[in-house]
Amino acid sequence: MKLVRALQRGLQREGYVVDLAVTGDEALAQASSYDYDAVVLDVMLPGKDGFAVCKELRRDEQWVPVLMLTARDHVKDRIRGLDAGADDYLVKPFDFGEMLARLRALIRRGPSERPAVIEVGDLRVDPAAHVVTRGGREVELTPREFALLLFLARHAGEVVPRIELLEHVWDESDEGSTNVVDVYVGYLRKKLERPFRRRPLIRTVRGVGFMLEPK
Amino acid sequence: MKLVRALQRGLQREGYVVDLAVTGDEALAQASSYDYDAVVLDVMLPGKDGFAVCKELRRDEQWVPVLMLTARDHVKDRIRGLDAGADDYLVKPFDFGEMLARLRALIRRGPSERPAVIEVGDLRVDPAAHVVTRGGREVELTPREFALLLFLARHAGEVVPRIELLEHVWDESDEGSTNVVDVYVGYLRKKLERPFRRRPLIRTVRGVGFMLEPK
DNA sequence: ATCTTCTCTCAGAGCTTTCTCAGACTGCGG
DNA sequence: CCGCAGTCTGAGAAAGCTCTGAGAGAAGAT
Repeated sequence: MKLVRALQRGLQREGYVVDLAVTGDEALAQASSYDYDAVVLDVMLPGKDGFAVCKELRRDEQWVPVLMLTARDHVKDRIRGLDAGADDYLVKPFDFGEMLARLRALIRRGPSERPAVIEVGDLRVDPAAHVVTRGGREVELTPREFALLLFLARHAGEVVPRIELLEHVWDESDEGSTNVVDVYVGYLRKKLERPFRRRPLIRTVRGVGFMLEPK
Repeated sequence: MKLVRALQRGLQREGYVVDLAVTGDEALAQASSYDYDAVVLDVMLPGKDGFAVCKELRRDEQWVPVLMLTARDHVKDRIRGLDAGADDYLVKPFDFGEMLARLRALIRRGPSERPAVIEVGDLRVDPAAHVVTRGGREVELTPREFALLLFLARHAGEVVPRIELLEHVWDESDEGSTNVVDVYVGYLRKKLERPFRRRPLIRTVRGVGFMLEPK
C-alpha cells in the first residue's frame, strides 16, 4: 500500500497518468473498462492475485502490456507469470529507474495482438498447456528450458543479448563468470534441432546473443 | 433480511435492476422464469439453502452466473459450492465494493454454456450428481478427490500450478511445507489410471503443477 | 463406544534439473 | 595461416522435485 502510493507519485512525476487499484478485482475491472498504455501488476494482491488478474485479462483478449512485480525470485513464479501472459518482470526490491526503463520499453512495443499460443515457423509454444511442439511432434522441456524458449519465441527475429536473457530468464544481472545461457541454448538445440535435422532454429550472433529464426 | 435490503439498495444505486427472493423456492422460481444477468445467492436461506438452489438451477440447465454468499469460510462450504455449480464466492462479512467488482466480472463473463457434465476423453465428471465415470465405469471418489478432479477437468489442457490447486481446492495460500496436492494426485491416479491401464490421465509438469490431458 | 472413512503429514527413494567447469572448437582480424 | 576471444559441449556434483507407503488424527456412521 505504501509502495503503490510511492510508485504512483513517482510515475506521475515522470508525466504518466496513473490509476490505482488496490485489489485484484478492482484492477481487472479498471483494466477492462479503460484502454491503458500499460499495467503494472503486483503479484501480491488481496483477493485475486496478480497471476489470476493477468490470466483473466488475456482470456478477455486484452493485450495491454503487463509488467509484473514479484517479491519472490523463483523460477516457478517467473514461469507462472509468463504463463499467465505477463510481458515483463521485476523482482522486488527494484530500482525505480529500472522500472521506468522497462515500462518505457513495454509501452513503446505497444499492445501486441498476441495469441495465447506462439507460432514461429513449425515451432509452437503453448504457455497455458506448457507444451512445445515442432512439426506437430511434442518436445519435452524442463522449466528453465521452457522459460528460455518462450522468451526467445516472444522476440523471434530479434537478437536477444545474453545479458537480457540472464536478466529475464535467470534474474541475474552480472554477466561475468557464467555461461548458463550458452549451456541452455545448447540444450534447446539438442532437443529442438538435432532430432529434426532442419534449418537451425536458434542462431548465434557472435559477440551479442541469440536469435530465434523467424518463419 | 436486513442484509438483503441493503444489498438491493446498493445495487440499485449502481444502476442494476434487482429482484428479491426471500426463500430458496422463491429464488428458484424467479431465476427460472426470467433471464437474469446474474444471481447473488446466500447459502443461509429458509427452506432450500443456497447450495440446493444452485444445484437445481444447474440441473435445469440454467447457466446464469451465480455469486454465492457464505458466512462460514470452510473448505467444505467452498467445495459444496463448487459442486453445486456456483461461479464465485464471497465470505461474509464482505466489502460491498468487492462484491460489485466480482459481480461485474461475472456479468462480463456472461452465462457460460457450461455443460453440467464435463467430458474429457472417456472421463465424465458430473458435478451435480457428484459422479465420475471412466469409459462408462463409475469410480468412487472422496469429496476432496472429487473437488481436485473437477478443478483439473475444468482446466483440462492447461497446466494448473500446484499453488493454484492449493488455493482453489484447499483454500491455502502458502505453498510451503505440504505436499497434499501430490498425494491427492496420487490417489486420483490410483483410482483413475491403474484400473484402466490407458494413456495417463494426469500429467505432471515438473516444477509447475499438473494437467489433465485433453481429449 | 467402536469402526470406518477421510484427510493430511512425514520421510525416504529415485529421479530430474540446474549449473559449473574445463577443454574442444570456431570464426574473424591481422 | 595464426592466435584469440567467443562459443559449444560433455561430465559430474549438488540441489531440488515428485512419488509413495505408513500412520496419526478427525469426522462420521452404526
